[in-house]
Amino acid sequence: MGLMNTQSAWLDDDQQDLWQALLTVVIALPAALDRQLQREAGISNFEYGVLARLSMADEATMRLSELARVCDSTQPRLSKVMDRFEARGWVARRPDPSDGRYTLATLADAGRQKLVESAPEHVAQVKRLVFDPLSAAQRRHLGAALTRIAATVRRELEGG
Amino acid sequence: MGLMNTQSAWLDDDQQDLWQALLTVVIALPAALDRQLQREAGISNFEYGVLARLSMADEATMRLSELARVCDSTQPRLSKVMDRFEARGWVARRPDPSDGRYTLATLADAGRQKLVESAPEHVAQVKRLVFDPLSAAQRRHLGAALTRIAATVRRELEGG
DNA sequence: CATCATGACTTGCCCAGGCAAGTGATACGA
DNA sequence: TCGTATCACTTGCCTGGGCAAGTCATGATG
Repeated sequence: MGLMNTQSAWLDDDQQDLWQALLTVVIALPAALDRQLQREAGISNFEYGVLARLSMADEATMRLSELARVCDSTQPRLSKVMDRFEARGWVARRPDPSDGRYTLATLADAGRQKLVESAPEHVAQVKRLVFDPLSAAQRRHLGAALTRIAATVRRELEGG
Repeated sequence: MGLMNTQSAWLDDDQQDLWQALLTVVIALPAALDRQLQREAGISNFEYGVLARLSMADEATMRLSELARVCDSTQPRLSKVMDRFEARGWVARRPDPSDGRYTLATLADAGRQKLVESAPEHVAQVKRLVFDPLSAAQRRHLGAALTRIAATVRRELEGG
């Protein structure tokens, strides 16, 4: 354990600290966001993200495969989310006229309303948990580092 | 939307970018780690963390409530993980002699062996996805920022 | 000492999500 | 033109985890 080369099988102390903090964030942050959104709006953090992404798209419409990609979702997961959303009248699905293999999803008015009414508390929570504890410089550094990691992880999931 | 004060209900562009990168990391990073560990070792990232934490404790023994806390786990979740681990002979549970309300968990040899044999590939994956993309300075900045966020999120979950 | 409150842990019920197999649509090759 | 490969998406089966209720041990209170 102490006799390994620089590509050791273990993490050194600084790396351990970073890794532990990152584990806490990836485990506990979604849990905290889910609890708040579930309580206030009856949806999960992931579902909120799907609504938000759709709302930003042109005509509030996207192909499911593209929506899955930007939400870091598998296709079955998104498919089931859309089942729930469609049942509540929040989105509509229809075949893509230009290629029948694709399916277009459009955010309905009820869906946009749900998003708008749950946004304030959710955004406040995000600010409280993520932005408020940091200085402006720390935010910049964090953004830069996370962007690099996010790109690496995305490649990993798409390639594997 | 454009006429709100500094405590706006929305995120500005820089915040959006950071937030999106963080979302990708909290969603896709656990997924990537889970896939690799599941394939190579048949355990989840969370289960690996439980084994690792226990192995670091004095006598490889901890109270369940304390273990749950450091693993950012609820008690039912950890309880079920321990059911699975005990069935495989990886841990043993027994009442705390000094207070029968607590339960002590001890990592068994088979559990330590499982940890040791799955560690190298897992650690390599962590390095590849998290550390390799960053410069030394970025790692320090990231560690500092994540530590602050982790502390805030921990307080949130314990207090709520 | 009986009762009641508290705190640690477990159990049961329910639902979300992963994976693998199935369906339908389009492109491609013989 | 007729399979055949390739996508995009959906469905079924199974497991993990959240929540709320239940159990058990301890401590406090009359």
